[in-house]
Amino acid sequence: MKNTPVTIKDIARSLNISISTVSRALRGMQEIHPDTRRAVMQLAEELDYQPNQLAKNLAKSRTKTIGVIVPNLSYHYFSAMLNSIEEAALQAGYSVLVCQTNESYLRETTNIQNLLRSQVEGFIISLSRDTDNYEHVERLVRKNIPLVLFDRYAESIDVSKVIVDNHAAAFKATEHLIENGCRRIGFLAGPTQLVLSNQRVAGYRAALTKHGLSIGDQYVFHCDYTQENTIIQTLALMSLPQPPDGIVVISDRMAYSAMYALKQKGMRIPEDVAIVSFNNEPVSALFSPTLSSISQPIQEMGTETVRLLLRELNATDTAIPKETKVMETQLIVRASSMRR
Amino acid sequence: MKNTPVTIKDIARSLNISISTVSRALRGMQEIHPDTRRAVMQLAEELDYQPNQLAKNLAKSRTKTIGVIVPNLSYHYFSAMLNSIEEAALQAGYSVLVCQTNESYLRETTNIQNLLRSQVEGFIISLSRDTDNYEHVERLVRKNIPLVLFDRYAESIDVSKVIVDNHAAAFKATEHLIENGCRRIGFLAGPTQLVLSNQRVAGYRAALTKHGLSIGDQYVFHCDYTQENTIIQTLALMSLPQPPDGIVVISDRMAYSAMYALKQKGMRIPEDVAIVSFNNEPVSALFSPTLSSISQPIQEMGTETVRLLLRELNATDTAIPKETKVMETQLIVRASSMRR
DNA sequence: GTGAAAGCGCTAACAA
DNA sequence: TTGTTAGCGCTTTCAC
Repeated sequence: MKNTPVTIKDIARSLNISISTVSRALRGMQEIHPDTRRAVMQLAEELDYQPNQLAKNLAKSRTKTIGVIVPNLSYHYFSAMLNSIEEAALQAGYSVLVCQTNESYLRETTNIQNLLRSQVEGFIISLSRDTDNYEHVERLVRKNIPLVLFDRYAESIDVSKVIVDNHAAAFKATEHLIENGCRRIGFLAGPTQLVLSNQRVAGYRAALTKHGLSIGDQYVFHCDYTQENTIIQTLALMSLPQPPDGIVVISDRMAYSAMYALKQKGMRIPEDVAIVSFNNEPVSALFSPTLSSISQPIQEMGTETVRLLLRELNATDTAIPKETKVMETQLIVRASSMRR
Repeated sequence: MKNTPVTIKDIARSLNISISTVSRALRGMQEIHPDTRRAVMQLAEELDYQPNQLAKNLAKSRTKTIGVIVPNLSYHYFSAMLNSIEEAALQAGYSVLVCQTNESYLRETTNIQNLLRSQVEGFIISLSRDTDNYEHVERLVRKNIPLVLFDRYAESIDVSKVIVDNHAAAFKATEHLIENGCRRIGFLAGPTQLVLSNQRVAGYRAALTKHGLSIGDQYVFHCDYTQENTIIQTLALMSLPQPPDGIVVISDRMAYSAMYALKQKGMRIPEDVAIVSFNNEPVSALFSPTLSSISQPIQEMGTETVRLLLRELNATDTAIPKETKVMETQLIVRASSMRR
């Protein structure tokens, strides 16, 4: 027995008033007679009336909704960002529609399309790993649809974005290893199309150069994000004729795999190999040894991302200049890198 | 410069045909003249026409959307379930609207309300930790709105659900510890209002009883899900006059904290204390020592959950009997519990 | 094969 | 303070 939901028309009919009066009463407009309002409210309550959001949005041509597209919510970083974005959005009276790309370019395009069809008023996107063609997001820009990128962005797209200073962070992490006595430092990077990964590699190189420790490209290994592959790359790195005594890893998740591989090989962390990575996931504080990691100000990043989006959402007709917010990171030093 | 999206009306006007013809052409109906269809399609493509989903849904009084409410997507279990639910739903032509409760009863009720207003056709819910009043979900049942619960359910609600055999799983885990020589086994449980936690405690007790090892309630400690609290409870457990030589922990996440605390105290795992927990998160295979854990068939659970929901969604008028699907779990034995 | 018209549930002028 | 009317963008009879 499918139930037909109650509408304002039902309320109007049984109260013998017009539907606009009901609408007004329900929305708490001033000009309504207290008695009328009371009657409407009471009946609505009794019938457990739920306004039809579709109709409401259609009528107002306004959804107060923003679309959020992330690679995968099972990465702690993204689910944490989602929480902070949702919170900030809610505060501004917006609700959020979330989609995952599962790192697929194709799903990214269909997600954008679906959200567009759902009339979201703006987008917050972190690009998928496989995305190397930006036509779909550039189209949003051209159409003047408010959009903010975070974390996974691309240089060539002219949009507002919230990122961290990846170069500086990697520099800091690498220098930290150097200060702890490491002399041959390796890097476990992400896929080469990830801007973020390349920036971190650059920061790592800069630190090595500064300290006169420059070594060849063979100390940088690129992994996809799987455990298996990370383990393989780690072992490959350690099989170099002169294996590293320190490794910067591009994510905690990958560092867990790397550390597992190292321990399997009987290497001690940090004595034989020191480790620093990125993200500072909660589990990193519990790992053995506890993992030194670059922490990103997730809370603030979410707030900033939403702020930048609201700025475009509320912009008057003229196109406003894009803004890039670069956040500072913090190195959380734990056991995995403390050699002295 | 806010852009006015193109509508079928625009297409109709510039092609000098009626909007119903455009509508039909766009939906690929048979009766349309090939030439007309081609013209419409081409113009739609050119203008990057995106159908307004709100209008579509409103007109058809059908959204083909299901609402999913989970405690928190940053728990691996829930984001994994979401992925598997989404996949199954997509396959059946449904899209998914996700909400998080952050373990709050209040947000659970507002989430339900919002999804109702968004005209979702059915719900998949995993109750929040703080939920101990079920009126809000019972109301859905009364209204005959298709609903399936998974993982976090309540006995008293008469709905279809997908769960694992928690009693059997805990029994299996406990017995495994016993077989590995543990004689005083503790239990780090969740909050007492969690059905799932209580069932696991019961399974644990049953195993102890079977093996003549029954011990008092003082070996069961209840934690909230935070790291701090878990560490405190673990230390409390180990401070008993006769500390346990084995611990069953209700989640991997909590086990990480417990193991951290144990290692801090200088205890060896599994030699001094063996550990088994629940969820088999990917990280558990990398932890030191690797963590023995009860694995749930997440993929299958997602599929089943959607299947049960579709069953209600497609049901003819008569109320169909609720179905409870109890899934089997698997104990993945790793180093944390292998003492022989 | 195509068009006119009504309607999905609601909001928003404009009158009264 | 309330009602009437016209949409929002689309689907769906029902004619032609």
